[in-house]
Amino acid sequence: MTELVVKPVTRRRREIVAAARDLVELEGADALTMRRLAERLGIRAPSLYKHVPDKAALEAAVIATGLEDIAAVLEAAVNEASEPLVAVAAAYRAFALSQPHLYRLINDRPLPREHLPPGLEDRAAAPLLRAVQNQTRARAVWAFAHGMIMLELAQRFPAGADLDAGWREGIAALLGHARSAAT
Amino acid sequence: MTELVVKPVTRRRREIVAAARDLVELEGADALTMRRLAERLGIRAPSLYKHVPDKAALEAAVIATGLEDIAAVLEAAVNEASEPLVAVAAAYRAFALSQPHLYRLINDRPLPREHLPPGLEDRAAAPLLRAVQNQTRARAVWAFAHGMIMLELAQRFPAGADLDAGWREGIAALLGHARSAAT
DNA sequence: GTCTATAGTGGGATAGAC
DNA sequence: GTCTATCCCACTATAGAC
Repeated sequence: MTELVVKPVTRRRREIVAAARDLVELEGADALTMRRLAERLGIRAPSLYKHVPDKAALEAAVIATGLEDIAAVLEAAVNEASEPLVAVAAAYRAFALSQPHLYRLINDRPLPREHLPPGLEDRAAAPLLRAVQNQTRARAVWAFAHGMIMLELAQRFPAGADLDAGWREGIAALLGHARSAAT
Repeated sequence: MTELVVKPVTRRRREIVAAARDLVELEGADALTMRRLAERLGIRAPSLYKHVPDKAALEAAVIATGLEDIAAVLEAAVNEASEPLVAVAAAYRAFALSQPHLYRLINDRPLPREHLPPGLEDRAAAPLLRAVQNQTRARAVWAFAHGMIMLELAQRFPAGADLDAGWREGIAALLGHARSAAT
């Protein structure tokens, strides 16, 4: 009569996923191995398989928690600003730079969509869409932000580059274009 | 009396680097291992070490050839267009999508700058800078293009998304902003 | 310039005992 | 829920013979 037969999300499982996320953020996605994770939890790697079916499911669970946080952060930003686009962009940038390894894990490979809570991807995308009122524009803004973040994280900009100026330039351009398109 | 003592770039070495680049492009950067590369060349992995000091040098050599090609492609584009920015963006996009794994290898981690020919990084960046006449704007455009490319390669856009429209939107915005700033 | 042999490291995952 | 023992895999790199 248990309700969840296939995937009982127990407290222990949540602890494991939280530790996995910590590991990713502290040492990068490559450091997330069953052995290293077990070590962090003070157990042996094979024990993890009593709680998680395999490594892919573990990664998907970590990604889901990250997407939830992104959605929450952007929802808060879009609701408290006279310039929603500027606020959403700033919040997105702040999240990515505060948890860069998690950001990369989420965004630089295909999402494990079949293992994600339904609607979560859309929830994370909604605030920006609301800020710019247009899907195509939302995608252009997302691409600009993602590009700035990834190039900064990959240290592809020259050493002294003024990245704040780059952000202002891009957001101003996309905002200005939105304004003129609306008239 | 040989001129190059440390790094004799022999014909055999060039063949190896070319095979490495093929391997990257066919199966991704992770597939570039000494064993797989040797297999492709019909030899054994340890033999490679007679021609290349280690794997890092091999990767750097592959990256250098890719950067040369990017520079060449963008130089050609900027010289043959009435709208240099549009032409450079299109050429950059085309290069990335035609060799996606090489593009990622070059752009999603720090460049091995100490193993690259001097000036090569700048040469690859020059055409875009020439097209927009301003470093900050050039970086914003680069970020937009890089973001569009990386999100497409990572399959992060929704299935039916009109990416051409996204490109037009972003480039038009950044171009328009450049025009109004110039007046 | 290529080979064999090998060292050393690290990974995912399973079986079966407790 | 955790353990030990284990399998099988793959990787970079070196030594030394030919």
